[in-house]
Amino acid sequence: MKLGARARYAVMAMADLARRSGELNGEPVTLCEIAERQELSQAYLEQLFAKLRRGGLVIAARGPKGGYRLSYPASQTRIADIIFAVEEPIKVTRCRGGSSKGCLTRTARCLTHDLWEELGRHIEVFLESVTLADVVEHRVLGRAHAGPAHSEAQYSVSP
Amino acid sequence: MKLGARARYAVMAMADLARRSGELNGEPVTLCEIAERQELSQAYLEQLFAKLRRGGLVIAARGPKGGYRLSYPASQTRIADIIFAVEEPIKVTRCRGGSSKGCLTRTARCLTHDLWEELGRHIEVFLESVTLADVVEHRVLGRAHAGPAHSEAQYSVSP
DNA sequence: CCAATTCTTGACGGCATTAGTCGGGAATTA
DNA sequence: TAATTCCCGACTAATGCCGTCAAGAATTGG
Repeated sequence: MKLGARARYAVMAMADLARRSGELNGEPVTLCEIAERQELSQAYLEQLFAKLRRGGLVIAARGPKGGYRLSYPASQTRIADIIFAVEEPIKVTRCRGGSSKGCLTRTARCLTHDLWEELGRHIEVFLESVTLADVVEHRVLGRAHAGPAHSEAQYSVSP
Repeated sequence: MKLGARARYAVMAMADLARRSGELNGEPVTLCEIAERQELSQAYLEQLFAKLRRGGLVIAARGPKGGYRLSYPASQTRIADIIFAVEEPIKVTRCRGGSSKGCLTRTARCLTHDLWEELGRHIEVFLESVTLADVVEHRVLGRAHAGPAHSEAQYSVSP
């Protein structure tokens, strides 16, 4: 899984949608609105929502009074699914036989293989445990256990 | 923190160094050796080790019979430190006032801020919990604990 | 001192990926 | 019919990164 700007924007947009969708219930929300509130270009949002739609996370309605709706309640829409829908999974290592099995020649060169696999799994587990509702209601902070105070750090996982 | 190929190579090289350094104890290991075993370019490794050295993780010895040594035992060298040394920390969000405090206008646009911050922390905690020794001895897999099961149940108080 | 080895440093280029754009098309409503 | 909104594919521009090159400084051994 990759975490670029695409993923961020997608989650931002979905959070916005969840919020707006909760207020005026049932009525679709237009990309135009979302684009304006989140300060993103509408054209780019179209790209993202096309993927979100194909991923089954949102439902589109065309024509006047059209827009997008969440397929499922915010409390059942996991962040991991959003990111998965918009970002292509990328292979972390460049070992032969690259899939989940990892490199067979476990010696020497690929000692770190397990590490990245585990880290990936770790991130996944976290993102699967957070829903859109959690984000909208600010119930995300403080889920990392026992962080020693390295606090300055900013993270990102690719440009 | 960023997780690109640089970080991977750095950890690979450090793992190789830890291993080799354990066998012939005390003797420095040359970049040439490492480059060959890990199939990386020596010139590139030089870049990485320059940063690792400045980060205080390895000690260099010049001249014939020179090379690099670990500053600390493999069991005390944390993966997080390695990555921290070679990858520039990068801003995740593009909010104003971008540092650790996050955007003050918490409404609207930056709902997702907390999410990325928490994810970053999560990754950090994990990488701090793994040492070079763990990697070399294959003691990494299976550390992903199931996060808080599902958000709803989390916060409901029992009658 | 000389010569070989190995780290040190800074600058540079080519490649790849990605963010973001544009224009035309199709469905829906009124 | 006309307006609105989603739909789609191709295109551009730039950013960042991997990796290279070249000249220099310290150390060892003879």
